[in-house]
Amino acid sequence: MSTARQRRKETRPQELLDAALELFVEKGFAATRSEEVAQRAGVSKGTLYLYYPSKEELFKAVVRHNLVNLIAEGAALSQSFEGSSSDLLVELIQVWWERVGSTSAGAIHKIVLSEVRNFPDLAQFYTDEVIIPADALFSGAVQRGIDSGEFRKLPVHEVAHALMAPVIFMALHQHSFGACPVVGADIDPTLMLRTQLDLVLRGLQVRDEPPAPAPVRRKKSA
Amino acid sequence: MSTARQRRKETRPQELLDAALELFVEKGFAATRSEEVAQRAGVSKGTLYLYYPSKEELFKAVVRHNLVNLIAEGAALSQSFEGSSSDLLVELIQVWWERVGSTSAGAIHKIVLSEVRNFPDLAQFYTDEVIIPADALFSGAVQRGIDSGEFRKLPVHEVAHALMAPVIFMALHQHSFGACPVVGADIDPTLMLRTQLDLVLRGLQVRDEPPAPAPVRRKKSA
DNA sequence: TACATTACTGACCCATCAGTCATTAAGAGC
DNA sequence: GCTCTTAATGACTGATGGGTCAGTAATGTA
Repeated sequence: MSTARQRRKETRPQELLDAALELFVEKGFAATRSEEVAQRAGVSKGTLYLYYPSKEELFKAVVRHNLVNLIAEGAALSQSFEGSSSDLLVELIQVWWERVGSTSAGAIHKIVLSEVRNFPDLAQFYTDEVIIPADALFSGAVQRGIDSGEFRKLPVHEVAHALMAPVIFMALHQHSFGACPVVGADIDPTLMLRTQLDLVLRGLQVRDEPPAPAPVRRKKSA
Repeated sequence: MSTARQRRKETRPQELLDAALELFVEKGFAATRSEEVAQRAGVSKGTLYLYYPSKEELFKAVVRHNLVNLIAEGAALSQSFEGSSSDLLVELIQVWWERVGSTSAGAIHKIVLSEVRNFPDLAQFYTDEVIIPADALFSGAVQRGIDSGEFRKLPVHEVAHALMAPVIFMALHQHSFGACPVVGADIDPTLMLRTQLDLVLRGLQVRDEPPAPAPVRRKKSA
């Protein structure tokens, strides 16, 4: 059963995080057995507890490693962006979908939603490290459009949520029903994204302005 | 501890369903102990298993009892509605929020999302009994607006999702983070609903038409 | 009051799993 | 090779919780 024992102190944490993410995504936090995480990472359960003091800390490490950096990246993109605010929002949503929503990182939000009530520490941790920064990122982009006169004056946080909700919602579905062999009610992510951006961006435009630009395609210039 | 034993065959199922819903909402399906459900309903664990053969069947019964009827009600409303399609959508969304989203029934969707991957039977059951009928209800209303020339020609299912997603998303949040004493990132449901409907309905309007009507307030006539 | 029916009970059984720790052996230094 | 440090192991413990069933008592009937 066991191949020769190996000592690889440097690479273990990363391998354990990868295995943990996979399993948390497949089965949720509570339903994932720590021994299984260890097994998938090619070590024994004892070794797992050598690197992470508890299952909960392991999960927090997974969140840090997979989401926190990405949000910082988005903030950088937003700062240096030079096109219209519509284009910025399209860009942000699309990148978010490619890098998070459609990957296993996108399932983290689902896991947190599912488990916060049983692990209350998680709530504050995730709010501070993920929700608030992500909200600031999108709200900032909406505010930019309002300041420039491109968008109507609407409550920025609520607009930001209206933009993010369908994308997150889609990610939630992909990682739950999408993983089951079920008949009916599929979602086509590409069509959904395009329709959603079309609707909301048009709804955001100031009425007098000429028609909204074609959404979805990404461009370099304004 | 125990008050006098009582024989109440008729009322037990309902009492058990109520207790089960409460607890599933508070703790999720897997984390809820069947003994606790029994206790809250004022019976012993044995009695619970007398009425429902397993925890999973108990959950299905909760879903049937709390969601399936409501959707049928929405369908009836939709059939008999006489106003504009914008008003119909506003009405549907608002009723959904009042009767489902903001109540414990709204947490059922969260529970299902969280647990389908561990209880695969649930996926087909919930898809057939809830998702498909609900989707038909909203898509139908959108189609109605397109047919009458009130809305632009857009993919109906995707528009329906764009409408429902933020509301469901809000319900998910209320029942997870909303229940935790966390600092920051609150959502104001009323403002969120109003903004969301404003945005999407305006995005739906045919361009040549005069400005969209004021959303949120409910009226009887067209 | 005696008996029959059955709703109800809760101690029990057994599988599961987070976290521990005494033991083992890989690899570094000599 | 030999020894020392420490990464890695996995059998074990204690707690938990779904589901069972032999027994109890509430109610109906005569």
